[in-house]
Amino acid sequence: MQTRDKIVAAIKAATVAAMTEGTLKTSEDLPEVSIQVPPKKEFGDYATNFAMQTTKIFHVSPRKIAEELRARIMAVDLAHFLAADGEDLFEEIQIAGAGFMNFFIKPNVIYRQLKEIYAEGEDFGHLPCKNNVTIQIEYVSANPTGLLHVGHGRGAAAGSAMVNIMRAAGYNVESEYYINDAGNQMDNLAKSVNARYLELLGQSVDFPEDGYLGEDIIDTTKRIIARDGDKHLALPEDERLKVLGELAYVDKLLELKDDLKKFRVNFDVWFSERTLHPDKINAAIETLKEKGGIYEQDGALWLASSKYGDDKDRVVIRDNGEPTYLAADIAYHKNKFDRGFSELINLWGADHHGYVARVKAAMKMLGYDADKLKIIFLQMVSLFRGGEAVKMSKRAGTAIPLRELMEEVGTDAARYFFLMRSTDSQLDFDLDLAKSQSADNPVYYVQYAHARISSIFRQAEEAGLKLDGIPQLSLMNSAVELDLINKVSEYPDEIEKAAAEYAPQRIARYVYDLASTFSAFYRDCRILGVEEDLAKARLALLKVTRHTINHALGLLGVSAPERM
RNA sequence: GUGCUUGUAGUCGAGAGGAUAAGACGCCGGCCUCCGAAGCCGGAAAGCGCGGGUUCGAAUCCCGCCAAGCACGCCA
Repeated sequence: MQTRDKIVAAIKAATVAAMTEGTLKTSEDLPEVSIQVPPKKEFGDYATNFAMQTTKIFHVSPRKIAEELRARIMAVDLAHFLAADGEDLFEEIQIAGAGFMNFFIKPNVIYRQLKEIYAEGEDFGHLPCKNNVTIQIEYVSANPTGLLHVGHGRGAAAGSAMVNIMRAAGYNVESEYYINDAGNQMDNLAKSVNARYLELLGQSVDFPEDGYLGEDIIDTTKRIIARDGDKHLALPEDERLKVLGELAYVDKLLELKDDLKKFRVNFDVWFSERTLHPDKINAAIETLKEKGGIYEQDGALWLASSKYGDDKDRVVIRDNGEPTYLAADIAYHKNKFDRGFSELINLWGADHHGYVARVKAAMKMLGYDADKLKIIFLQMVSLFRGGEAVKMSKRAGTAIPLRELMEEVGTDAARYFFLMRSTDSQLDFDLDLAKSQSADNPVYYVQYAHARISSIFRQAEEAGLKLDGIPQLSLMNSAVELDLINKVSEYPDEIEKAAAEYAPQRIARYVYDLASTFSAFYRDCRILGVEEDLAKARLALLKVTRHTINHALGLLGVSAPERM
C-alpha cells in the first residue's frame, strides 16, 4: 500500500470516527480525499485540503476540522491500524494556512519504500492489473497511398507511448491501425501508378488530375517494374489499373509498416476497411434505418445526425449508390463497439475535429454509449531549421516524410520531441536543437544520466563492489539522497496520472526531472572510495534510478544507452 | 459566419482549483589534481491575452471580447 493511500485511509477513518462520535456532523456527501505533494519542503511530505473542502459540509472552520482529524489520526490505535508492519507512519501533522493538513512522514518510511522498490527490481513501473478493463487505441491510420509525414509521426509517437503507458498502468490495451484501403484514394493510387508505369516504360501520358505527385509513387512503380518488367503493358487499361492498383497498395502498406517499425511502433491489429464493404456497411445502414435515423433526398441516403448534436445531416449513400467515407466509418465504429472494449480511444489529426459530431451522432443512434469513444486530437506540427519554417520536402515534393525526419535527427530525438509537448498544443519542432548532441537537447540530457550511472556500475564491478542482499539504506540521509529516493518513489503515481490524462508529456517531463535530481546527487555523493556499506546503499539507489530512467524512456519509445 | 484547439518571463514552454507560478534557451557570475563538464551551483527576468463572474481559494471552472491554428464536400 502506498503512503498516499494510507493517508487517504487515515483521513477517512478519522472522519468516520468523528461523525460517529458526533464531534463532526454526519454527512454522506463527502468529497474524495485528495493528497498532494506540497510545493515546499517546510509543508511536509504530503498535504491535503480536505478540511477546507468540507468546511461547508460540517459548518465548522477548516482549522477546527483539521485539528479534530489530526487528534484522531495521531491517536495510538489509528496509527497502529495504518502501519501494517507495526511502524508508525507520521512524524507529525501540521496545520497550516487556511487549513491545509501537512503530513511529515517518519524518516524510516522513506527507506522502507526504497526497500520495496529495490525488491521489485525489474517489475518497478508495472502497476497492478486493472481487471476487466480493456482499452482499444486506434492511431496513425494513414491512407496507404503515400509516405507517412511528420504529422503522422506525432500521432505514431503519441499513440505508441499512450499504449505503453496505459499497459504500465495496468490496463489491457489493444492497438489498432485502420487501413483505408477502399474508396477514391485507392483509385487515385492506381491511376497514379499506372501513369508512372507507362511513363517509365517510354510512353507519353497525361498525369491524372487528382493523382499523387510524390516521388515515392515513382519509387513504388520502379519496384513493380523491377519485379514484373513490362508485362502489365499488354493488359487492357481497366484490367491494368486493377492489377497495378493492388501491387501498389501492397507496396505502400509494406513501406508504411517498415517506417513504423523503424519508429518503434507496433500494432496488434491491422483492420482493413475492405472487410466492411459492402455487407457490414449495408447492415449498419439498415440498422440506422430501423432506428429512423436515415432518410432519402436528392437520390442519396442521409444520416439525420443533426438530431444528435451535429450541425447538419450527412450523406451516407451517394446518389450513385456508393457509400461515403462516413458510411464505412460508421460501420467501423459499430464494429469496434461490438467488440466489447471498455473504452475506445481514437487519435486524430486536428484537421478532423469537425468529424466527431457525426460519428458520435451515428453511435448514439445505434444505441451505443458515445462517451465510451474518446477522441484525442493532435495539433499540427511545424518544422523549423535555422529559425525558418520548413514546409516541403526537397526530395519528395510533398509534406516532410517521417523517414526524412528520422534520418536527420534520429528516432530517439524525434520521438522525444514529439512527446515533450501536450498533444493539444501546436508543435514547433526545432530540427537544429533535436540534432544537437549537447546539453541543450533534453533527450541527450536524460540519456547521459543513464550512461553515467551505467559507467559507475562498470567501475564498481572492476573495484569488486557488489550488491548482495539489502544494504543499509538508512545510511543515506543527505538532502540530495532523500530527494532522489523521493523522486524515484513518485514514478508509479506519474504513470497513473499520465494514463488517466492521456498525457505522455508527463512521463517526458518526469524522466527529465529524475535525470536532473540524479545529477545533483552525483555531484555530492561518491560511490567509489566511500565506506563500503554506504557505497552499497548508494549503489542500490542508483540501481533503481537507472531502472526507472530506462523504464520511463522505454514507455516513450526512446532508447537508454549504456555508453554515448 | 459557425465549431474545435490554443494564448503563461526576450524566446520555447510545465501546470489533474489550493500555500512564494516548474524547467529550458538566451543573459550575468562561479565550479574540472576527484565515479563521464553531453555536467553542477548561484543571479536577473512573468503574476499567467483583455474584461467580468463562480469559489474560503482561479493560470486552471463559467460568460463576453481580442489574437493565432485548424475545420466547415454526395473527398478521405
